[in-house]
Amino acid sequence: MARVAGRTFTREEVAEAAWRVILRDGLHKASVRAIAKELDATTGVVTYHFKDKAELLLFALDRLGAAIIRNMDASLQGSTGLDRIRRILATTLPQGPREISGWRLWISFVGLAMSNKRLREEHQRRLEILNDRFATELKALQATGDVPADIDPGVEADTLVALSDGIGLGFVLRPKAYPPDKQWEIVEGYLRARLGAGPRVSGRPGSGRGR
Amino acid sequence: MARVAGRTFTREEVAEAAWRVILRDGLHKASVRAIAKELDATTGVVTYHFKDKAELLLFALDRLGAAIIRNMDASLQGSTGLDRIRRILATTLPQGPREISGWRLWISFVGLAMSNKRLREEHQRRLEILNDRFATELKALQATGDVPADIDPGVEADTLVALSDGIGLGFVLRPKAYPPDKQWEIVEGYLRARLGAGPRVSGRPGSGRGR
DNA sequence: GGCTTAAAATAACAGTTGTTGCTTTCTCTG
DNA sequence: CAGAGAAAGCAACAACTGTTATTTTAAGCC
Repeated sequence: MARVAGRTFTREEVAEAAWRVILRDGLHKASVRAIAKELDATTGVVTYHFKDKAELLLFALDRLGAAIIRNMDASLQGSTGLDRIRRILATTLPQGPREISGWRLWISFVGLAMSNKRLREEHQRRLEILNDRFATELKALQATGDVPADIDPGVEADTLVALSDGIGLGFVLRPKAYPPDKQWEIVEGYLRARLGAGPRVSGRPGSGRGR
Repeated sequence: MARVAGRTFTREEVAEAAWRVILRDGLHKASVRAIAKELDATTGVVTYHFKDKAELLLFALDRLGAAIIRNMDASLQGSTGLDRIRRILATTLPQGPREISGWRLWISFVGLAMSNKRLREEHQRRLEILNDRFATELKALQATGDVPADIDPGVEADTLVALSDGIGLGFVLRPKAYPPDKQWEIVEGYLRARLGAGPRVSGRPGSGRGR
């Protein structure tokens, strides 16, 4: 399995090449040829691994979502209480370069997802998972009394999702308006007012990240 | 000024035709020919009114933003106090068909805006205006004592923008997850906890809309 | 060393895209 | 009624798109 003067590629590598093209030139410039060129190869690489361009894009989005979920779960290890919610937010908010690229890619796909059922379902899945995580954590916090019992975990989870998605969208369009510390200010303000959260115990979460 | 068996068109009409095509088939399918066909005309209509396709898209986005701002300001007339903020949110959140279409269009453009400076600036302007409106209202409410003096209007305005943008983005992807009443539940929950807002005086705002 | 086969290169296709230049049609004006 | 100008039709272009079919390359195995 090989090639004349190059190497062989996996589906993941093709998808990551697609990511780079999208980040650099935009989704509308991410043609099959452009992606192949990014790998220093020809279109044969793409057509061999994917039956469609649609399949390639779906796979690329799927891997992106999987990576996000993976990072989120990894960051949760070893933290307890309200800090767990802060950790989730730390991987969701556009803070480090990885999260920023993730947001850029994610937003790039949203437009297409509106007229593509499969892509939209992929987007929906990520939102549902995020919502589930928040709701689960909130219920656990209510059980231990760290969060008022009279709040609705469902509504509160929707709020947290909306808040972080709004910050992510805002950051993509106006990076200067949402620097990391302001992102935390917004989020902490909410946690304090709504969930009666005290000040953060340790430093800003997300410093010890997985991967 | 005319044509053989049809009529003549304005720039606005061309832009609105572009909106319809984007809403129906997606931005990537909104070719010059498709837009002309939507008007039951030929490409000559488009090329006459716009030097570029880029200029057409920019104009279409500009008009969309202008319409949103116009609706927002119109809805503010005659309301006072915290209800003014609720009114702004009522035109911002995806509740009626007009707001929903606005959000779909807006999100459709975001992906392109990431690799197009002019489009991005247009997006930024809308976000800045919205932020300014919120901040202005909050400061006024602080002056009258309707809102605690120790909150930061800037941060709070950013929060409100993020919250409504997050709901808008979430709605576009998962309409079922964000029905109008849940949108209000989220927003009211925030207003109550953070701004010490009492229950709404009248019914759901936004019923008496302009236009 | 020949055979098989995975992996990629290559070439060609039909369709679509934005753009340009030219022509036609109509309305207004004198 | 003639001419000017506005508005749109129309045709053609080169570039680019996704897709398919075919060919070449190299590795693994007996």
